[in-house]
Amino acid sequence: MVITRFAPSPTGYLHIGGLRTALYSYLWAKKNGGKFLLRIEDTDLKRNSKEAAVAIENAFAWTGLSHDGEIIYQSTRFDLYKSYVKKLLDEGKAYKCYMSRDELDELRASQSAQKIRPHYDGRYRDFKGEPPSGVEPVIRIKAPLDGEISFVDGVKGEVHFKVKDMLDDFIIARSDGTPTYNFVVTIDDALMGITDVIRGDDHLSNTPKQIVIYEALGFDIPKFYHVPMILNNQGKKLSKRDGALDVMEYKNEGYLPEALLNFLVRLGWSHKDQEIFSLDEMIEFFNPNDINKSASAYNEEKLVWINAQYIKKLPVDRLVEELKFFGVHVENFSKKEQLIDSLRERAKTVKELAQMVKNITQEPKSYDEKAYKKFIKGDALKNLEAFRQALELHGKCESASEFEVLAKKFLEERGLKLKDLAQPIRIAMVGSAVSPSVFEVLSIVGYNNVIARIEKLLNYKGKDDE
RNA sequence: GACCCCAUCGUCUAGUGGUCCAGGACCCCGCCCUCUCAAGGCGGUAACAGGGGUUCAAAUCCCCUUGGGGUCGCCA
Repeated sequence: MVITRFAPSPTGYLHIGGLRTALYSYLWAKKNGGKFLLRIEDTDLKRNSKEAAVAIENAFAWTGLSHDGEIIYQSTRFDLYKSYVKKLLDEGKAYKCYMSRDELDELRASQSAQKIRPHYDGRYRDFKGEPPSGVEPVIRIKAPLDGEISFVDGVKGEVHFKVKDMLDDFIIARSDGTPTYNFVVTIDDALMGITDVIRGDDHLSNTPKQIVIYEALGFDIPKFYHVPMILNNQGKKLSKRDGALDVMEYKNEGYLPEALLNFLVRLGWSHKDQEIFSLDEMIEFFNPNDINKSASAYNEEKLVWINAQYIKKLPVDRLVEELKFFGVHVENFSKKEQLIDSLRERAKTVKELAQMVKNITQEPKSYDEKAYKKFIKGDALKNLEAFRQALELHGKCESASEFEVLAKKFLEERGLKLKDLAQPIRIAMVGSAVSPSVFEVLSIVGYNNVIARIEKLLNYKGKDDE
């Protein structure tokens, strides 16, 4: 059984980097018929907030990556962690250290001055005397004094750390009694039965510390996969300037969750030349051993392209559903299929699609000035008027092809080209020179509205109206 | 500074010693299609960081250099 987890700390929103490691963890669990668990790492009472935890859970829900079982909140498990601190204390594997913060700072400063790695010097490790009064001790774990800690990372391969330059007797419980990160992570991963830890490689150097804890507590050590960071196009750490960091911003910008996931899965992982993956395909092909060792750069253009691919393929009803978020309701619109299908080819985001839908379903409030100037001149209005009459004479048209037959006949009789009529009609229908095929638009707008919109344009007094 | 990780087109990547004067995708450019804008089709520009080895043969293995990144908290 493979059990993976995603364990964000609620200091803000869900970050896309976090989403990617969550996705990898999810895929690996599902591929193996295992479980994917969610744990909120809120041990730092000062910095964590309930709102942030909720925001993360909401963002997570939006992506559709469902977790198994209940969410575990570390803040509710302090007693548990304390019992393990006590266990190590009782077994002599951890000890109280009465060094004050000032003393620690001083030690670190002098070590830095000597150009050696700042580290705790173990002065209370074997302390037997009377503790200084007025100092609440921290609890430190007895780390190995020498040798090497190594493990096989599923992404990086064999990784070795020399105890001398990596470890010291690090703190597992603060002077206020609360446990520290590495300690609770280890305990929870062990108790939750996590078999495969997939996380960002900024945690690589935490791993030897956690191994020390696993061993002190007699827990099995899981497999580790440290996935490289996501950088910006300049190869620097991703920041707000480079695009959205908050997963929910992608929703606001009109990205589909499956497109975001597809984009993220390809950042650092690939399967042959395939670019588009359904969730099922990801599950089928994904293996964390295939994750690239090197960092990859965030590339918004590719995301946009992937999103557009999804918009082209998604069922109409699904898009109709997504449009609601942008205040566009076409669920009862009789020609919604035709509407969506004619627009989806040109929309890169749901947000854009929403705007395009509005442009067609609502009568134009104004006319694009440039387009008006360029195309509403010469005989344009005269032709429009004549076309309106032809429409009225012909009577109701329904489909795009009916409109087309009518228009072609109209043009032929007058020796006009489609070009002469198409743009003015477009402007009358949507207010600009850009839209799907005019016949599609006419059909979608509907006979009565078509006439009304033509009349509206005919009555419009443009700035350069003659 | 110490330690660790990394290095193929601008970007995401394929490539696990010969099939690679390096393949796909995004972007960009050109052409086609065309009632506009897209989409689509076709084509094009563009990379093995540098230097040493090993080998009959290296993008692929080893070493060094350079360049990037990460970590060194009573944060997570």
